[in-house]
Amino acid sequence: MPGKRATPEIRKNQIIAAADLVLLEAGIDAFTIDQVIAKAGIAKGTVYNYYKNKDQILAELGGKAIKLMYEYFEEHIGKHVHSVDKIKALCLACYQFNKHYPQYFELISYMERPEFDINTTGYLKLSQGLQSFTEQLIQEGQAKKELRPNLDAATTHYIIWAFCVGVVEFVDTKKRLLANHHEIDQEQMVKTFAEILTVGMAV
Amino acid sequence: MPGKRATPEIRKNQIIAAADLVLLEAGIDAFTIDQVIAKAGIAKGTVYNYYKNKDQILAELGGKAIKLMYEYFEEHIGKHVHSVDKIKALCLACYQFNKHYPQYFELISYMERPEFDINTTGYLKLSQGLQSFTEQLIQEGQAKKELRPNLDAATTHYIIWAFCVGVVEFVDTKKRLLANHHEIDQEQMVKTFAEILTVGMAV
Amino acid sequence: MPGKRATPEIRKNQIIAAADLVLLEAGIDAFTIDQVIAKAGIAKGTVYNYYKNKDQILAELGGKAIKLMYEYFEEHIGKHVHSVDKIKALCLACYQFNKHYPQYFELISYMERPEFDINTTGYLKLSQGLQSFTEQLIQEGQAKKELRPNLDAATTHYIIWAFCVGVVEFVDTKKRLLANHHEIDQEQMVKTFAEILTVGMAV
Amino acid sequence: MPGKRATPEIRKNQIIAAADLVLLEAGIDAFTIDQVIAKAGIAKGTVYNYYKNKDQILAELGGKAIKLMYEYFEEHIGKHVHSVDKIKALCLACYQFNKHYPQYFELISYMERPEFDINTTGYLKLSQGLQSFTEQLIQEGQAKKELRPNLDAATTHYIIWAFCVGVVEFVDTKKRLLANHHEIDQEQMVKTFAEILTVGMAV
DNA sequence: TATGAATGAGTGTTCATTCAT
DNA sequence: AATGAATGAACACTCATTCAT
Repeated sequence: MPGKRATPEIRKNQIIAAADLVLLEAGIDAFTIDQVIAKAGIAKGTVYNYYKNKDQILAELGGKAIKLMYEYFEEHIGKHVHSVDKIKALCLACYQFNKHYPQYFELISYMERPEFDINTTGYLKLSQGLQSFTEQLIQEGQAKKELRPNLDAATTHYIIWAFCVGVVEFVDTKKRLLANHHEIDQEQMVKTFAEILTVGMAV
Repeated sequence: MPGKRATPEIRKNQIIAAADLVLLEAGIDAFTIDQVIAKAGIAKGTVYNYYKNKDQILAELGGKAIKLMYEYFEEHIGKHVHSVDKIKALCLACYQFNKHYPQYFELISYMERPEFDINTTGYLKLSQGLQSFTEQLIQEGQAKKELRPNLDAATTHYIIWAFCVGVVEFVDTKKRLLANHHEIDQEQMVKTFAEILTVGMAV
Repeated sequence: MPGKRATPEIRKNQIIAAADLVLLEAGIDAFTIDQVIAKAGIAKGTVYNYYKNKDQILAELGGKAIKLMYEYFEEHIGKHVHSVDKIKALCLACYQFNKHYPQYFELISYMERPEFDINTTGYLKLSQGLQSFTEQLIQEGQAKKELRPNLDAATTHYIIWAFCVGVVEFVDTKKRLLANHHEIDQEQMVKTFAEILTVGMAV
Repeated sequence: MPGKRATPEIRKNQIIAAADLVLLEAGIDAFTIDQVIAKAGIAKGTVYNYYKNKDQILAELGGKAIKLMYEYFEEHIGKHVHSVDKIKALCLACYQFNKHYPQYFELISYMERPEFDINTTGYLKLSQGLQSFTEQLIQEGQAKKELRPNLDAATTHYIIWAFCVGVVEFVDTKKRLLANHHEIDQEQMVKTFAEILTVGMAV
């Protein structure tokens, strides 16, 4: 008994929305199509009418995540003028994004396994775009003599990312394990880090 | 043909030793009880006489991992005298441990899962011990006037950890993705970070 | 956007033509309705307006296959005068048809299945027609005193068919299996068989 | 709830017996593990405790089939002395085997697809042994001057097989399709064929 | 009449867990 | 205490068929 009709656009949104929830609740390793259809209230076959396979769904989710991240960054960093402020804002934005969408990072790791079937051309471009974004930030800062010229843009980019990702991954772990954990103000931690970092990077 | 008798202690060690090898060789995602019993040369039922379920085995393994990490740190940091050097050594040790035993870090991530069933008190104690280790390091440094007194020990502990964890997780990820990726010297990056960090922390 | 109107006859032809191509390209095991509609450029529902199910399409295709076979035979055998030559030509034609259109033979095997749903009377009629063709050949030969009178026409018909079908099925099978297989000239084999057969059948 | 215990031997027999029935009733293309477990009354996992995958079950079935065939042949041909009688007996035995176990031939075809996963060393040997059996028969006949010396042993082997296989495949098809089919005495047909064949092969 | 989105029973395979022996 | 055969819920993916539009 075929169900109700819906425009392709709506159905795809419905599937992605369900998939997003599943990713959020279960994480990438426990992400299953069965959970997606349960959440969406549709049949299994329907999913495969819109997406070739599980990886395509995840790729779309990943694409949305990266796009969102990009916009998030532009919005938070754009309003600052001085490079040091921009880098501080970047640290905070990076942290906050990972904080709000923790599973997206796992997703990106998952998508980057060599066996992952990416056909979505958009994804790779966005991923590279994101890297360029940070690197340009640093190079502009060096051009404007606001940042030390001997800093490697790529290395700095990775330091920032690595730290922000690590904060989310690691501190969350601790939070759950240690019941008597004296609450840590993560945001304050990121700001402290950004402070230390920019002190070291400024001219 | 019933297997040899052994004290519970010996049996448990036997199981854990086998599980450790399996984790090392297969990684957390491919870790199965079948592989453990094959390595240990015992029957499946025997495993379940000593451990309630797979998670309990992994939790014990996680405990051993943390203990190992602890020893690793003591060995690498103990030989330094000045707090700044100790912190630099801590950064490097943290990075290297995660680099050498990536499976242990995967394991800890796996144990993070909300549905993971931890009853092992041992794990939590060790985890706290590890935290104390770093915090004492910092407090001693502050007592010896080698580190700035206004730094919060816990925050600093997390900054170091978060960064080192992040390096392993994040940079590895990127490395696989970007074909035109200009090779990054991770160790150099960690050293750069440690430099910046300690500059900001020293008196 | 509803498709163009067309007489049922035209629609059916359109579907069958597409199905024929699919069978040719994909073989019976990979034959799907989805491929048929892709080739025909019509909607799935339309197919089911003209054919009750997949089997009905295949049955009609089977009918066409048999008709084609019939024509193939007439063309190859008609030009011969002596019954012995006609029978030799029949053997070769039978072999060659199966060799050139293996999918049609697969199709007939598929239609054999007890669960196969045949309602098409056409198929059966053609199948009988084909049998009559061979039998008349033999009876004519007997009337012209070119073939032994005590041969049963039906039996001979089946001997010829059984052999030719067997050659295709069996030898192909073996060819793939045995690496050290000394190459067999199938066509020569059929000719040898035809020779032996007609020696035994001639007056 | 784990079921009753049984010796491995018994369980394997149970699975193979069920698989044999499924093959007989459904044919190779419709052969599924689900049907096997339904017939055997066991759980799916149990099957995979005894066989690595579906192909291994089919390989065992195929191995049994070939062994059976071999024994069947030796039994029926061994008692004859003259080569002509041996070949006649071979034709009949070949026919009768395929008649009794029609699905075994489909199975062998299936096993010989290149993607089939054969580890059973026994199978290939038996398959080759079967071929040698026929060829030796012919060569002995030639040595004893009972058969024409210019016949190629391999070709003759294939002619016999091809015919017998074809009889089963083709005539069965017809039987099911033609309701008003005038009953054909297949056995008589095979004997007629054997007669014609040996006339042509004898000195 | 034509459509094509929706369906869901199936397919082979895995593996943590149970429990009779 | 030790065993290991048995279990069955999951898993990703397919495709013939249906039926509201």
